Amino acid sequence: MAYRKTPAEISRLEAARERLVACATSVVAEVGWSQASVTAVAASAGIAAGSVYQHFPSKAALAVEVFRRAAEREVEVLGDVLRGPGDPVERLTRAVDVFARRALENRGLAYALLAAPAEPAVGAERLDFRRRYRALYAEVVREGMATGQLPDQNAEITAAVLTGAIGEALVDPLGAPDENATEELLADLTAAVLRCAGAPTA
Amino acid sequence: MAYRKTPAEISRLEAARERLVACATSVVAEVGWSQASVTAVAASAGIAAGSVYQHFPSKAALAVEVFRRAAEREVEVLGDVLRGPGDPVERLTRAVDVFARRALENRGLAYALLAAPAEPAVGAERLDFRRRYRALYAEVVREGMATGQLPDQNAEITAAVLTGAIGEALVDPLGAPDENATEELLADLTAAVLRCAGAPTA
DNA sequence: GGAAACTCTGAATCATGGTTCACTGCTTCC
DNA sequence: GGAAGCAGTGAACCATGATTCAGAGTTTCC
Repeated sequence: MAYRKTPAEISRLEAARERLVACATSVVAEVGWSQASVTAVAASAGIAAGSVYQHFPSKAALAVEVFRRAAEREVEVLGDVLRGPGDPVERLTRAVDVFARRALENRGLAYALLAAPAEPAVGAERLDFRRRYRALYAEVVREGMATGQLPDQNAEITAAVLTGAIGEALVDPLGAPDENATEELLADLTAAVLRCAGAPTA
Repeated sequence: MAYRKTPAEISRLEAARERLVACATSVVAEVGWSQASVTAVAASAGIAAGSVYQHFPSKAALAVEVFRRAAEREVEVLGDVLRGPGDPVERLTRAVDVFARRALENRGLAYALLAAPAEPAVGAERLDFRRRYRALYAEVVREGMATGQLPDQNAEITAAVLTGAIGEALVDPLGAPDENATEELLADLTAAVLRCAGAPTA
């Protein structure tokens, strides 16, 4: 035993890995999955292409990691809001607002997570990600039915509908940045979502 | 002038092209865009790979043609229903039913049109396709508002929401074929869509 | 029948971009 | 200090799959 990684060395390597993930995320947000080559990502992180393979076994593994990190954040934020204080309808309202604002503030990343063409491995992650969204929405819809605030309905279907609805309504704005229309978009989208869940119109 | 295409020859070539498009559509429906190589498509049509290039300048052009043909059919069917007889809410109800049934009857193709990973050229077509859906839905929503059947709302947003909602609600069922749940799915999806547009619950 | 012009073929070619690897230089530990 | 082992490099390698093209087979028209 003539070599053992010292703690400093370990954390240096971890930092390099983190930096790589962060840079890859930026590249993906800027140019999309299809343009995010290993070479481009490595260049953005200031390392050689070959060095990527010391942190990840393949490009696909890196892509999946990038997707998971970003998606996880969104699921957590949404979960916090949907399970936070307030009655179910209030929480749903706030969730749409928070989700849409986050997406519009980081359009490139939002587009990459929601809709951008991606390799199959990332596509599979995306399906899982959307399933988790649906589960969160379904939960709050069920609560709403339990409290009598929402009418009887198939919570799973409503959840899928909400997930698709919010995504689709955002994809176009994500591509065509029209800053000043944001508030109106949010108001109208929230209204549509509430109608969809059967919440009494405010 | 020693050679001029005879009518029979012309129609033979057209037929070959049609056959190629049809076979390519089948292949895409079965294995998705990413697996539909020129070789595979040509084999399915019973011709050599090189012959594809007598009908299309590139693989992308063929893919776009396949997408357009299939998408066009769906837009037409939807347009017929949404602009057909009945009041706006009746038409919207029927449209969801028809669209979803068609998708569930040809799951592979529906998935390819709605969600399957595809090359950029096809992705661009998909955006256009969805825009046309939104326009159709927006029209019927506006009519509903005009007749007083639907409450005041942003028709464009509702249309986007409906497009995304229906797509998302179908993607999962398209992957996991559970035949006997179809009718329940349709009923619940229709209910959610009508709530979303603000139609009085039946 | 036969020259001209076209279609069809499929193996060779090419482009792209992920992956490997021999080498350089740094870190560890006796 | 120096041997052993690891991280970093980037040019070479390789796999995939679209595209080309020279030749073979058809069709047209005189």
